[in-house]
Amino acid sequence: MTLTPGEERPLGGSPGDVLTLISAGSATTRSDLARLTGLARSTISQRVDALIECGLVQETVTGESTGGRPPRQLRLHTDNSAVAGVDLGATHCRIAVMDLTGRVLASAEDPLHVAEGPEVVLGHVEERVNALLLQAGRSRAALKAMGIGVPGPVEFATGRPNNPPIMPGWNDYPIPEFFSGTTVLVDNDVNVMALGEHRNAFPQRRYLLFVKVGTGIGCGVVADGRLHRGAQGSAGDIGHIRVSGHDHMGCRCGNSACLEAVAGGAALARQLTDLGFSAESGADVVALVQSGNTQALRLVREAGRLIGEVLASLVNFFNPEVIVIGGVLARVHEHLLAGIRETVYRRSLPLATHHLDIVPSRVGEDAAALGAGILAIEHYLSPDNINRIVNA
Amino acid sequence: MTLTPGEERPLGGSPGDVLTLISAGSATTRSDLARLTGLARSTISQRVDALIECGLVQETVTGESTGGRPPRQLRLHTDNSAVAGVDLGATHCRIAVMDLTGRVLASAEDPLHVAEGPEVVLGHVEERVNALLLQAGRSRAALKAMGIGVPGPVEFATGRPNNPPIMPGWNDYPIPEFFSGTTVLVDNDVNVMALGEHRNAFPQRRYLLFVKVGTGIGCGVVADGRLHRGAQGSAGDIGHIRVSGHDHMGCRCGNSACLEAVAGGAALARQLTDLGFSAESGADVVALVQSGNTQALRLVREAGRLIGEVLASLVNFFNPEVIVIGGVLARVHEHLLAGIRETVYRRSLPLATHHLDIVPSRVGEDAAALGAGILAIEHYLSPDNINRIVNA
DNA sequence: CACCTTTGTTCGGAAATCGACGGAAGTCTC
DNA sequence: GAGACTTCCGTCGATTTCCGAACAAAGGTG
Repeated sequence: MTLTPGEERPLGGSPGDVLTLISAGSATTRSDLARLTGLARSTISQRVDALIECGLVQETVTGESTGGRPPRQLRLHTDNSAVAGVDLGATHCRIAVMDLTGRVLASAEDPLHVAEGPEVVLGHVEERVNALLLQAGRSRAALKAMGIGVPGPVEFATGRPNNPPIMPGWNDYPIPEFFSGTTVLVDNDVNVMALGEHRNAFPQRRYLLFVKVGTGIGCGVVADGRLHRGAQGSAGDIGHIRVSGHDHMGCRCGNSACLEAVAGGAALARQLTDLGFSAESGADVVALVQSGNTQALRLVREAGRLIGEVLASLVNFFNPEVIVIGGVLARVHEHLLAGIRETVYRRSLPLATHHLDIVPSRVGEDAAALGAGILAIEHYLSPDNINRIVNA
Repeated sequence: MTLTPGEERPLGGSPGDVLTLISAGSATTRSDLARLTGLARSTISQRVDALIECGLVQETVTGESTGGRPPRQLRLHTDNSAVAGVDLGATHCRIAVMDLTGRVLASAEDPLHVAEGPEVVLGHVEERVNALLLQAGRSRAALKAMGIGVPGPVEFATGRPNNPPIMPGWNDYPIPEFFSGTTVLVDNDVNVMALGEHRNAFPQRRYLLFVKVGTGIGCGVVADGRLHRGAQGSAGDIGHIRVSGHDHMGCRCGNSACLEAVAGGAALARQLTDLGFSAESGADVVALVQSGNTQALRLVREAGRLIGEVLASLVNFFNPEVIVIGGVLARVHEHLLAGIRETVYRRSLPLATHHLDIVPSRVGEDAAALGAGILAIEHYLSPDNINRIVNA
């Protein structure tokens, strides 16, 4: 037997596995499920009945006939449940209440300073989530899980920030415990953005890098369809990778020539200020570029080249299929991407770049909140969790 | 319910899962298995009987009593099976015939030029494997699978080399088909070295980088305990990452300042030749260092710094727990590692380096052959494959 | 030696699953 | 448009799988 290794493990037949097939859209009828799982049709019927009983699956219209009795379509029951995705930034809070398919039912954005500390911020989140649930017509009990993206490193397993530089008062704070009674997942904001971008725009790709170019520069890593967090959860922290030829540029981390110290939004704003223009943030840089300022344009393109230099290394090392560029600076992606593409395609190996796409964010500003919600959805819908629910 | 996400999926109770527990050493008795799987003792007995029936498990001595009837010890049946691990280098071929625990039963090393093409080389492998099986006292039928590491990129799923630069005549050659009747897995040599190093020396670590510093420089990536191959199977190709300040050094890839063009064994030999010393290969460089040549020593240490510069980036990006340095140049690791450590600990983020170990290879020259054998073992012992065997 | 603990097997019953059957609900053919 | 055909889905007995209680085995303990 000469077999092909790496083949996908055939799915089991547990209720959770069945629901996974339904929610992924791989199967919409009982026959589909029987074919995909290898279980008898009668067994599938029983599984589906149990899932309907638990309010997890809904029978909708009867579908199109293919020459016989038309199948009854199955789908996730989405009327009696919801999740919340929370995007905490340095100075804003964006929340989306979504159904289990990832559709946004209600959302809100507020200015909110993460520096005010966990109690204030999370209290605000709690309040806002409740209001959005009301607005979405869902009870508090319908909230199955909650995902939160925070602007700093987190120990994912416990939901505790790990020495976050811009979150004073949050170090080691057990965020999930604030929301007792609700399952809460906490991750780095760039990670959830990568997840949001992957699931919404590139679900069929297995290896994706999401690069956020904002005040700083970070990267979310999707490997084999799942988030790669690394040993300490600090994977993707590319802002302090050294770029060549800028040893005179100091960085707040104490080193010099860090990528974000020369190509981050804050760094570009500072350079423009030095040139006599008024810019304090990445958004100001974008505004200058959009107003036709050639110096700003030149700096953004050069930043693209520097980011591209780092990404070229990572392409050789990681061999992704897609690189998505997001963050404030992606608003002028035509200029940023030109520099990035130019450098990556020149400095990376042909085998790695041949099928590589480098594209601007397709999801945009909601990527983090959506990704946080998806984190919650995928946890709630995981086969193990569903099996627990069905057996109970 | 405030739960901890990321918890390990509880093992199922299929015969394959049971065997996994036994072969991993997690369980040595039927009681252990019952406790770990949650299955009834009677069911476990039945599973074990089936596995013994198939010749996969062996009952050995009765163990120590803990106050009651002493348990009968179970272990993998290793007398009737074998795998082969093949390490194909540019000019050598190393083969190990191993039992299913990874113990080497017989091994051999020959000079063999991979450039002679697939038929010659694989014919030699076939012959050698048969001889080693004889030497190990195993029949040809006992060979359950074979792993091969080759010096170039491979499409793992099909076992075809993908435009390998130093394997003329091998491009797209379907290596597994040469050995009809035997399951053959083919991977890049650095990947199998990483696997060999991980399984033998660091089995409990989840994230590991293995850096091979030989003629060129490559890297094998273990993420979450499994090999990361990337989208095109070219992940870990770090030899052509740019290092700063060496733009005058051209590389065979067409770019300049590539890591291996300034810090690889061939590059160091060339630099020593330019300085008037006689060195053609990495091994010659090592010999010069060992003979006390200060220029060679200086170059090796500087190479370590350059490699460290690249690794510092990768540590920030990937966040590994261990970096293992192997390859010929690792024979003088005290000098190479000094340069690497110095740079990595200076240029990487504290969170990522705090629990990071940078160590020389513990497995040594056999890592590739052992890793290739482990590839074969893990494929053969995978739950799916075992379930197939038991059900047949 | 009587009694306890732990291990492993046997066996009857419970539970899950299968597969055959039949009804439902369409399309296709003449 | 009637009947044949196809596909879908539930029902129900048969079968397989799995469990748990009882029992046997093999040692320790006092």
